[in-house]
Amino acid sequence: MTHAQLRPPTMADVARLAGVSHQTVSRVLGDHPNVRDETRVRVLRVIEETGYRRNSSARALVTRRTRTLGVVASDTTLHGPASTLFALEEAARAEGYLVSTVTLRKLSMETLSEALDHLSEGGVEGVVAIAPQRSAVAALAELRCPFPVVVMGSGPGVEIPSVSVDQHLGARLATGHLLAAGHRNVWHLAGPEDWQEAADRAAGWKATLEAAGVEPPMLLRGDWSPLSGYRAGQELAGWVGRGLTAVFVANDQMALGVLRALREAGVRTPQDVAVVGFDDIPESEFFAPPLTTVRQDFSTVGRRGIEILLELIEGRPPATARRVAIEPQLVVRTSTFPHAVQWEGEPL
Amino acid sequence: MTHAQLRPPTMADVARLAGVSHQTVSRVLGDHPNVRDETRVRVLRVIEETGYRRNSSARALVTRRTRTLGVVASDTTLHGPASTLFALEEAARAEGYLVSTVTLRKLSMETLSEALDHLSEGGVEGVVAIAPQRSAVAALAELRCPFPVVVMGSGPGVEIPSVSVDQHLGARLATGHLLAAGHRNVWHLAGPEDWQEAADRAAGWKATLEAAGVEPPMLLRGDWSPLSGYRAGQELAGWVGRGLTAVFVANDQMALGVLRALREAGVRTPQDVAVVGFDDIPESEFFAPPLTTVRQDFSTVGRRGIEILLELIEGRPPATARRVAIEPQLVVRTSTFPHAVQWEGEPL
DNA sequence: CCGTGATTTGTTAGCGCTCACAATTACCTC
DNA sequence: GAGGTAATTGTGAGCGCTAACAAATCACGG
Repeated sequence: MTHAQLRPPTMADVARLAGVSHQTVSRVLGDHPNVRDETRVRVLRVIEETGYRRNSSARALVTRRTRTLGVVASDTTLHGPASTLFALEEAARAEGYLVSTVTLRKLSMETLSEALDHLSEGGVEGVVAIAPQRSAVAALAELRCPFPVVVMGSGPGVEIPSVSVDQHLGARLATGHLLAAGHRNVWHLAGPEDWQEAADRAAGWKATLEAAGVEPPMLLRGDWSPLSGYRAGQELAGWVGRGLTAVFVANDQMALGVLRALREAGVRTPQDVAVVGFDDIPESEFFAPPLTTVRQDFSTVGRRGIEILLELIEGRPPATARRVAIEPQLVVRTSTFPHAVQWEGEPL
Repeated sequence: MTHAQLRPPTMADVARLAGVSHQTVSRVLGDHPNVRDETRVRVLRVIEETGYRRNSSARALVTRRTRTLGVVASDTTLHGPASTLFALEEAARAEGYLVSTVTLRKLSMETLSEALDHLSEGGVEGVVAIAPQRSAVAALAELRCPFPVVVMGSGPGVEIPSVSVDQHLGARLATGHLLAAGHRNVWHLAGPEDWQEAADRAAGWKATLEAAGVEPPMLLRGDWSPLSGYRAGQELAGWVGRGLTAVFVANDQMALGVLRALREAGVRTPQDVAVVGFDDIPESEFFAPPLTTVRQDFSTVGRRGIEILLELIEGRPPATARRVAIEPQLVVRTSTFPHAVQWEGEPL
């Protein structure tokens, strides 16, 4: 815990103590091959003794590489963003990059611009934006940055490189699962209009129903929170007995609210109404009843995002497409399938 | 999206274009008072036109200030760490600092040391460690860093500055609440042994019972996960009718598992067994039944942490103690108090 | 219109490091 | 041991910026 207040040793100090030139020290540190073993050992010993550490600013100045990436995110306490962030950092660190994060309470042109400025001041070489709102992506596209930017979770239509889970597919899996289980129709509680993921999930739901020749019923909207799910659930409860037997909820938190509302209204899940969520948060398996949901592989999303960003930064040729969609996976539990005790995998 | 591949403009470029010396540009950027308005405007226009940005490395090199803080954390997908991280970053940004994060899968002497190295390479001026495990704090105390370190969530006994929520108090609130509701005894499902928070909560629980002249029953242990709560819940269900009427669970996720296990065993909550959790995650309010729990103010924890770290970095005199405990708050819901909303059954 | 002090601007010298190149040394072969 | 090559080490410059100081400019009373 001691941290010397006096100026830390420089490379020149180490060089003097080891009886070599500063360049030799630099070579040792840089794993340069042409250094005599004896010299290397001597230098390393002095480094060890003095606790010397290269000055990152000086290094960055001359190499023009800070080896730092930026991440802009919001709602980092939610499972999706938090998981993505984690994967992002881990992948970046594996490549020797440091990750600096800016977490916004709300994404707007202004806050985004400030965030990018802040990161830019910090010398990041590139930025990953966890920007699920369409408006945020649009803003991002307008902003001019001196570094490459990759978006996580954007939809089509923007020319920024992006990585996301195939929400449309996820919604088809969920809706298809309910239809296959014999439900004549499936209702949908969607996320906020501005969210690309919400739009994609709603579109996937609609497409599946239409492909099955079913007229999609009224679409409800929430804001991802359990409370909004609870409110929507109360409304849904009113439709039980009038054709409502299955609901696809756009995320697990809202599904939790729906479950509570249905329970309070005396509606049994899954006997009266089957419910599917989206995300597979760690809690879902223990909901009442355990929730059938769609699992997203955030870790792959994060890794691919860093991969693309580094290609952009280092000017490497793209190994794969600059617009990647990861496949989600249906997890069947009791909320749609009473006989599923705790079992994951195969759709019915 | 454009990011020039050619070398970005330097201060000298701007100076030339504005017909002044680079130092004048520096003064404009540094808000130095002694610059003629006319000159300032001219310089600013050129900056605007060229899109010039100061080189952070060069600045850091000469000022010896990177204005970057590091955070080491693990389990960032959990509510507590995620919230703390968020608060930390927000507070740091308000002070003009950038935050670089390293997220560890597991905290050990080795991984911690690597993390600090990585941050050090990145030039951080100080580090906040979200290290709830005692072993991690111990390791941290051993590691020598060239910068100050503040720990979030450590307990007593270590000489590193720390900020945490008063877990002991939280546990007393929870346990006391159950006793006050008429329960003769309270069982406890604790967190992992190595976690300071788990130890503090268990100690608070024990102290409250002993103060009430009650012999604390067997203590169960989980790993914070809903699954471990579920398993413990199955065991607890076996004690119903043999004196078990109330359980204090060390976090909400495990409480969720307990609730499910009790439900599956035909035990009603709260009529047969009352349950209290800890954390107040956003989902708790919608559990079946809504969970009484203890809310922690992570945002304050984060702000105070940054405050202390900056005092240490900037050599300011401490405005407050270097060992801060924030007060938690009891949130009463249906899982202990049937009349809270619409839960029928006789009162305890 | 000069002197005085305040304001505004320019000049110089590093910060600590890596790169390019020069200089030195070691190692062969004949 | 000379000559050549390869391995090892040293030297100088400069990355882009700020701090300290020097120089120039201005305002204005006498």
